[in-house]
Amino acid sequence: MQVYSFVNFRHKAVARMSADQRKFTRELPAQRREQLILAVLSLIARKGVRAATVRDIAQEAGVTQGLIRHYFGSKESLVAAAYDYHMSRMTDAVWQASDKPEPRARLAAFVISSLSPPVLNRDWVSLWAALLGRAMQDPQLLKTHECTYCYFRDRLESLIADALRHVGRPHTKAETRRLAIACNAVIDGLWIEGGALPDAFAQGELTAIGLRSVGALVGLPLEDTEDL
Amino acid sequence: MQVYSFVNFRHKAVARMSADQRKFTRELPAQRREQLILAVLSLIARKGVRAATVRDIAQEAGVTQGLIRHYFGSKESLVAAAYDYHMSRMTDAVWQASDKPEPRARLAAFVISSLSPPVLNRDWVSLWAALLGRAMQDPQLLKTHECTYCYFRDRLESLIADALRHVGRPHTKAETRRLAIACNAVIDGLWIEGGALPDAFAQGELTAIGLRSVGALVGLPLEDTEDL
DNA sequence: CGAGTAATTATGCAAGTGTATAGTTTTGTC
DNA sequence: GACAAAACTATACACTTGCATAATTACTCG
Repeated sequence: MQVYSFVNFRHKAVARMSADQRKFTRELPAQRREQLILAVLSLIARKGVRAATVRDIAQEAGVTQGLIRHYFGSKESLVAAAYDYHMSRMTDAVWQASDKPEPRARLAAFVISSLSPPVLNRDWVSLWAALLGRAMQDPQLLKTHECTYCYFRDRLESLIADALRHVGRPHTKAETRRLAIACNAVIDGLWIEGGALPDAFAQGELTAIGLRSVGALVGLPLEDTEDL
Repeated sequence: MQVYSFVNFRHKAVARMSADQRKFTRELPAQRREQLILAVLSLIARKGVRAATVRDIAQEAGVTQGLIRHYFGSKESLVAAAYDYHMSRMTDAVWQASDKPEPRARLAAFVISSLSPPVLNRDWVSLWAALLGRAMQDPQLLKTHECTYCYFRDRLESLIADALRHVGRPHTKAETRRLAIACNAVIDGLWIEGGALPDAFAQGELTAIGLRSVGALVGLPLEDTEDL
């Protein structure tokens, strides 16, 4: 998409090369939507929800404020779309890292990627907190939060069940559920403080604590899975 | 203080009983400050930071908006004071529960009170999230967050060290620090989801998971400390 | 090339924002 | 019971907010 549009633009630009005084350029709807979403996310992360006004969002995206209404109907709707977008890219960033074959190594990779950049990042934690604060008063946003939480936890539960099965440890559904809730909680807690207070932890400290903690909770050591 | 003011009011009221058309009553500065703080906390918890305007805060507190400036100088300063107030009452609510003599029971009581009302409460989680979102852009608020976090973690570290010492388990300072970070994280994570998604967990499930998790992390069972 | 269509801009508006300032009322004290 | 000080109210102001509407502009297709 991006490539197509670029070629398109170049074509037109060359055609009018001598005196191109166009006041704006058209973009594909999907691109404009993403530009606006990225703009509002960047603003909220850096300056808070309060700074994300329609005018500043438009300026950040390089357009005028009318486009927000044109593409999203309202600012509220744009923020909701941005919340979805952010949560999706967070889950994607975590899960693309856990493609290892060995179950224990997959679980360890999940913990590490959750507690390393880009997932562990001041801006992303800032975004998460600001949008959760809003979600507590907005059913639509809370639904996004709930879906993300459940998605995370369910996949984590699968990872845990795989790891237990791989070492021949019997386990019930209720047990893996409890373990998934606990492991998700400890990872979340470490992630939040690591993002909010980056100077409070040494380099690699959070991933080490995360590995050790999840290992202790599940009952499987995870520190030795680097090369699996 | 409250009693004194009440008597005071009654006294005056009786003196002018026949035709008391006073347009307002004076309060002790400390009381008015607390009224305004409670008003802004209630508004933010129920309707979000956006709804906490000077006019609505004043109405919630039963005064006019000029008093916010009179007592706090600015709305921003009031919010900062309210953040301190909220964090203090949270820590107080947690720590007043851990007065048991036996170290393991103290640790267990800490976990339970952190994951039960009034600490585990939708409004308090909502408040926490909304104010953390603001704190990520406000150094003063972030300082409050940091102090609260460190206070919590340090006292938790003491609890853990006491429990380990009590059972004769040797431990280093670095070890108890890691354990405190991890235990604090799992409690925070459970607390957040328990407050944000109260219907996602069964009655007593979070405290059970919390006890089991902290026990597994520290290496000491905590489920059997009810009657210690 | 020329017209239609939709993307984009430009502009206006009514409501709400925090703060400043001046005026009013309460209350303790002599 | 008057007086001063401070608590409290009332009001105005400059500014920002989100949204709507109309006027442009760019691009597509014949």
